[in-house]
Amino acid sequence: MLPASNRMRSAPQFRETTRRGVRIPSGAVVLHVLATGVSEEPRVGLTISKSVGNSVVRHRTARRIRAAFASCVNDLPRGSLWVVRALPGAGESESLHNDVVSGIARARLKLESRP
RNA sequence: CGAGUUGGCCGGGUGAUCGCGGCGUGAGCAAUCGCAUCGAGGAAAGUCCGGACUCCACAGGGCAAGGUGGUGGGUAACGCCCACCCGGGGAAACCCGCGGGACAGUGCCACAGAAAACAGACCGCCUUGAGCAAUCAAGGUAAGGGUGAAACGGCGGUGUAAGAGACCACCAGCACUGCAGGUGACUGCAGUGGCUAGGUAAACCCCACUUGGAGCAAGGUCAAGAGGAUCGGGCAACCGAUCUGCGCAGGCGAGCGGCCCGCUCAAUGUCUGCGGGUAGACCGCACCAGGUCACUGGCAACAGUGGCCGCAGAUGGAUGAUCACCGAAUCGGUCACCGAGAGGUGCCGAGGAACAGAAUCCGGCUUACAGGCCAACUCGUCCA
RNA sequence: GCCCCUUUAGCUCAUUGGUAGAGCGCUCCCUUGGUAAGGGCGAGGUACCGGGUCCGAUUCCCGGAAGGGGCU
Repeated sequence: MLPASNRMRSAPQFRETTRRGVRIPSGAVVLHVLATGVSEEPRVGLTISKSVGNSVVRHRTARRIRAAFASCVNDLPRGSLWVVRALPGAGESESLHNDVVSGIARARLKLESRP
């Protein structure tokens, strides 16, 4: 799981990231990334609407996405803000882990090419 | 063995690696790190009842409004639970019932039918009168007919012009009285009375009991700063609206969420209008109507005594991810055994677990739920 | 988390316990050389679902489902 220091907690950060960040669709999820340039821990937030499923499905989806991020948390650039939006069907997706990891890799390429 | 009824329990398991949240403890100025330990449910769900707790000054009286509704008990309380009564269903175990009052009053009962709630009379039956006759008029009657969910007791006889509880026997049912049983709802028996009373209160209503309002986003403490929060629009800067707080101006009443009484407060109050647009932390918060075992009382719900146990506490919201092994349902088979067959059992292969995730906490109710286990009881068949 | 509201024809909504209606839309016909407008005929309903009360329920009572709203 993600340590507490890597979790996004405030509504302004969510709004900034989803509105001004780069959007990368990847399978069952959509990633929003925003590079702030500040020398802080990267932060990750989740958006999982009711269309994904009931409470059990939504929580299981959130845990799997967080576990996928935790596996490569050291590869995230410092100061970056990430918001993951789960699409309907993500709860039953077999490739959720790979969707997240490959999305992170493509997002890093995009950030480096357009600083 | 088969069919069924009721109650209770479980509802994936084991291991490895990597993680997350709380509490405790040790180190560190601190960030943080180490160790130890705990970490979802029977419904955590729906939010339908009841309480605890907090605020509304106190939580007062009357009216209004709402709720409950057989009896007795259990409980902190309940619309819940237990036992019994009554009514209905079932062959039985057993199940279902908002189950007070229609002799306080008011309303309603469509269509059909003569008539739908004082009893009356369409067809009919009978008597008298008129007429050649068909029939008509006056009167008696309510057995028979048809309508309807429901038609003013049922059946048989006496009686009569025809009939009628007009009278009689039996039966059903009502009211009253007495006796017996029961704490009681009520039940049983005997007698008397009048021959008979429609339904609806989940229509108004009456009776008995009962309910003050809001809800942990309740509410409290602290810090910061003159702001803050939410919603809508915009790529964005930002713009607009509402609420709270602050500032200014004006009014004099305001509160006890319906009204009246009564009570309380009132210029540091309260209401209205205008103005310009800065927010987090902590407490509440997890040890109690607690769980479990034994004994005692009780038909039971439950209560009492004693021993043992400590059992989630997040806040963009922890309780997980990956891998390996085992694995229920289900599906398949040129397989084996049993069987007349339908099928059953075994073996092999595939497959890979229902409904569902705490958010102030308890007691219930209701709803969802693949599959499995246990116990008691009823009926049927066979054997001893 | 807490507190409320709604559900009737394809859509928007009516309807004292007694055969469910209106407007728009739809089908067919008339009118026109043709279309629109206009006129006429008609179809279309598990009254969200399941129980109960009643002779009878869209309506009254109980339970559920779906959709929507509010709070600081």
